[in-house]
Amino acid sequence: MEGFTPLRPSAKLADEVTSALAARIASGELMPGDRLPAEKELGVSLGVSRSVVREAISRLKHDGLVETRQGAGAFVAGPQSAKSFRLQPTGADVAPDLAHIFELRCEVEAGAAAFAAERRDAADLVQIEAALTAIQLAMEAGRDGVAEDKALHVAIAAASGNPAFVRFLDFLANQLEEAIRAARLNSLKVAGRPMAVQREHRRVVEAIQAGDSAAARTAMAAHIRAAAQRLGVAR
Amino acid sequence: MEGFTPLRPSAKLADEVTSALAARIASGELMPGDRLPAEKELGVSLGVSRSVVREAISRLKHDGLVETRQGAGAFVAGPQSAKSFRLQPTGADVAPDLAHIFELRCEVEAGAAAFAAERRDAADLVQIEAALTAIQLAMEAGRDGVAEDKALHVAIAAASGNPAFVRFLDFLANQLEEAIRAARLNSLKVAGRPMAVQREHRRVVEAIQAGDSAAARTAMAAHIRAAAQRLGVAR
DNA sequence: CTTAATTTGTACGTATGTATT
DNA sequence: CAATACATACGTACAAATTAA
Repeated sequence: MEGFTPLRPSAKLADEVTSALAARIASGELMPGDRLPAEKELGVSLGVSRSVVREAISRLKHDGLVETRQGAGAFVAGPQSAKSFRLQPTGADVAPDLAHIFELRCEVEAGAAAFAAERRDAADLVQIEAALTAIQLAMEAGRDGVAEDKALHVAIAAASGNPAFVRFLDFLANQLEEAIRAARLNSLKVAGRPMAVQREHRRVVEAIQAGDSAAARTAMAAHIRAAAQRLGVAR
Repeated sequence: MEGFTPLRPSAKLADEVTSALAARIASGELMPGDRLPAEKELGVSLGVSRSVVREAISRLKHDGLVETRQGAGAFVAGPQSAKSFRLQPTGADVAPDLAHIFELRCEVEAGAAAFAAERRDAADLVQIEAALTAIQLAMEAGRDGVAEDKALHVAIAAASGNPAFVRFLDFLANQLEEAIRAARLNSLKVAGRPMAVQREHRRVVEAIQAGDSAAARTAMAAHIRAAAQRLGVAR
């Protein structure tokens, strides 16, 4: 018989429509400048109400993928007007490659450490030192210390004096955790060799304390690469 | 006289509501786990219909800022569930600092060049060389060559073998152009000293051709920093 | 220039499934 | 179990803007 695909109840209709439209744009089926079908028309062709279509288009508009003009219609926007960055684009079905994310993170994290070595002030150094000892205490207490590890990286990024580093690294770290969970890897960042991890941390912090930008960069890059290898996602 | 703000007709209601809610979340007025007012309630308190509120919440949900449970309500999500990265967060009113964006771009672009030097294949080298000569031709023809310049950077990023670099650098470049336009700077990237720019390009390309990862990194970093200085947005 | 048709923007009403009390 | 609150979804209606006749 078949004949019905009443839409998985778990996935909301607006999500489905958003993905469908985004996929059509990403695939090139809809080119920049093209007009989308009218909301009413999209509704009947997809079998959903106009409200659902409006929510989906509203999301795409917010991401800069489409632009709407009242009375005229909705148009595919050029790639230069994207307002948000996603590691997994909306319409995509494949998960992003963990190794690729790690490489991106490695560059940014190393850069943040280098800037931190140049610009850190007394308050930054206090924060960094405190985070380092917090990891030590967590390890000695038998806990995994992932929260403390995260705090150290945040403190270093903050010492760079560039909030864009802080926000982007936070975003990347969260996406990484999500992807690691999805891949069912051992999520404990410091699992296996907590001593080695802490040694890497100390090298980074010492370089920042010494104001050695180049050393901070290489030490942090080595740390991130080692983390990727511990997870088995290195190149 | 002033006295009236009957909603700017240019700004759509859904945009306003989205910004208002995002600002409340960013400011900490709404903490993770907090429940948002009911849609109906938000509608009356903001003076808009429930459809508008739904569109706004739908956007925030898509960005991972809130999560909704049917029958329960809409809740502020933790910062770890963000699904998109924006240089200018939704509720923010201040434009991001150009120097900060340039620093972030510098790190990623330099990293992409370094990976390109390690991994480029024959096809990549052809693309890169073609882009370099295209810039030369554009300059000799008296055109600004910004499109050709962009193509070179895309080719280098693609040669890195990491699509995350390509997509993020594309995002950053577009955001940078947008911010430069908004700041009313001279948007011509190669304005002033096209010869110097091309010399910088050639150094990067030669390092990639030679497979010298470290040289490609430093050359690209110098190029981006010089570009920032030409715009007068360096530190 | 005026008129009419189309389309988005906004508002409101209703029904249903779900969660909480 | 029952009642209430809420998100989800659909439908209708009108205003505002655009476009074409």
